[in-house]
Amino acid sequence: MDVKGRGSASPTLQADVVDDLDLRRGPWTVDEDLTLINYITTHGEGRWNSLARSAGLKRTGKSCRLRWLNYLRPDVRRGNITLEEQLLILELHSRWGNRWSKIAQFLPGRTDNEIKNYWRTRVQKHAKQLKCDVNSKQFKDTMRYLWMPRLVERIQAAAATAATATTTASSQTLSAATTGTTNSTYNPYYNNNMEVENGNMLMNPAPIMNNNDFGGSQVTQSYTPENSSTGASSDSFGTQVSPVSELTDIYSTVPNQDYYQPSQISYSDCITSPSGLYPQGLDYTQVMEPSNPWIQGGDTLDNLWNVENMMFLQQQLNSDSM
DNA sequence: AAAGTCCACAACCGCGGTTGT
DNA sequence: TACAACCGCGGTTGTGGACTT
Repeated sequence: MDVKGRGSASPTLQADVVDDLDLRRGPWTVDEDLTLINYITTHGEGRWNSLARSAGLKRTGKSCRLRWLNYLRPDVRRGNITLEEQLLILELHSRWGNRWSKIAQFLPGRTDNEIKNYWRTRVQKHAKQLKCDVNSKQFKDTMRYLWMPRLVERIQAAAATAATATTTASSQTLSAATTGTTNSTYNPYYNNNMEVENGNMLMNPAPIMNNNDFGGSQVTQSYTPENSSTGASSDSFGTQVSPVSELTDIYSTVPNQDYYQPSQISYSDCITSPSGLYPQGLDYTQVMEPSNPWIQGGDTLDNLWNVENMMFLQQQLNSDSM
């Protein structure tokens, strides 16, 4: 049962209360998850309100849709936001703002909700630390001219390291690749149909059930909706990196090429060394503020600003003043 | 060890757009 | 054409775990 009487809050609430006294809200249980998965596996998705009723779920259609799209869908990719994904998010957000679903189209397996949460918890936090609005020119310039190039440098460095490691341990790499070893966690109910190989995300045509007996609800996996989200933090970014050249593949495989306009902000902007690219009017005293978590370290974006960066910035400031 | 605080994420809500009758 | 139902998006909130004191 979905919203009735659109445009008015009180009728909506009334309808929900009157018609759906036994509707469940809050965290989904394992049984509910399995019920939803089983039903969609058999009947397909869509028509969420009738789906919820037919499946016997005491949930709204909206709730079912959200649970499926953001969590249960086989191709949902969980786990760390990679450096490349961070770069893409920064880049795409600079172009489109809070168009989360649109941004999500360019990050296969990532949901708009996940990207939105990432932005709010990580990026906005840093804007707050810098005492500027996340939508201000100052902060955007900081992202564009400092953090994004720095991200690219990190990607390049990691790629070089990975390349070295590949040549010296090719057998191990091959083994890891064939077994789908990544640092991401995946949908607990499926073998994720997205594989990450050398940083490229490959979509398999069909989901593969992890558990062969959904119909019999014989699930031996110890899983709860609560613990399912743990370990999905993007605070640590381990080995999932790709050569920079492959990052451009992400751009070249976007769903709608019309969206990508290299004449505005291009990837080449990002890979330019930050040297000499500081925006006018940027308050470096705030960037260099010791309490700034970007400098202190912490999560990966934070780690972009370590002692090395502070020295680098200081050098730039000194050279600028000469 | 306990209490308090912070943080990340899942889920909900309201609204605008679309579709069907 | 008008209305109702549904879908999808973006904003917001609640909650549990991690961290700090």
